[in-house]
Amino acid sequence: MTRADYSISDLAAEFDITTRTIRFYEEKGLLQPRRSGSSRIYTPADRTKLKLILRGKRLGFSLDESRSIIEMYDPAHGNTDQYNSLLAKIREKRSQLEQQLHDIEVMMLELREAEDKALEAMAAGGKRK
Amino acid sequence: MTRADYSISDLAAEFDITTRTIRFYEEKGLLQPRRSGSSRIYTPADRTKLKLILRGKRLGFSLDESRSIIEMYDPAHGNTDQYNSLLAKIREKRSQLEQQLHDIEVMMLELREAEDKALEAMAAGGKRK
DNA sequence: CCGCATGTTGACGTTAACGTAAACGTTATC
DNA sequence: GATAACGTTTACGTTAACGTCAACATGCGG
Repeated sequence: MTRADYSISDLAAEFDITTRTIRFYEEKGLLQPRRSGSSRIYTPADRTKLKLILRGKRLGFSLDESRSIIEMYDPAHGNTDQYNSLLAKIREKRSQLEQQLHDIEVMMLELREAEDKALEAMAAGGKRK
Repeated sequence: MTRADYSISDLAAEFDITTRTIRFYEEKGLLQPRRSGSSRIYTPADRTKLKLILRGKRLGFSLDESRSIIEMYDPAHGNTDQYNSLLAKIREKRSQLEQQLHDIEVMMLELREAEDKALEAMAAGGKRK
């Protein structure tokens, strides 16, 4: 079991983000660390939330959307509407990803063709010389 | 063979973007349509460039990066450095996509678990009543 | 007590990719 | 010749997600 708490710079270092970023997430209501005096103290649960935010970010979700995602993990949430709309967003992401994968495949093929053409052109140029 | 030229609103309608967007791409040097008087006229080649820009956008490339991509299709480009750096970017995108796909899979699994828990909780609540 | 690391709260700055609006010209059509 | 429909330029506005100060407090080893 993860027991220790974290300072803001602990988390910043671990996830390679700035402390400003972490405070920003708090401003936006995504994190609510407790305080020791004025200093922020993060529990393992807070750390998990942060991970969720960053994963959402990788997937192109906005912070608002990540907030929804986090709420889904909260036991006290039986909000079916929220759940369905989130699921819809995830499915949309999924189809976007499929489109993107296709785009990438095509792009690499095309680039290879462009490369071939360039090589041909260079070879022809050589002959002409 | 595609023969006809296009007006700015033709393209805007076809790709579901605004004319402002198309002009913006021109401002940024990604398109250079010829003019008829002051009006812009787009060739099929221009249209293809636009498609490349939008595909790049889907993949998360910046306009600057899309510009590089477009240049790769220009026969007059034997710039190996440019090619290599672009290829590197594409490979990075590819690994990002793989990461994202993984993230999505995990996320959907987790959500299903969250759903199950919620259902359990509701069932338990029902019994207690 | 000094200096340094680490923390805090504002508050303003930044960037990309357009949106929005004003003010105007051109063409077609009724 | 009035009215759309479509085009133009110029210029300021917008949004998200932080960056970048400044100015200050706090704890601690030496």
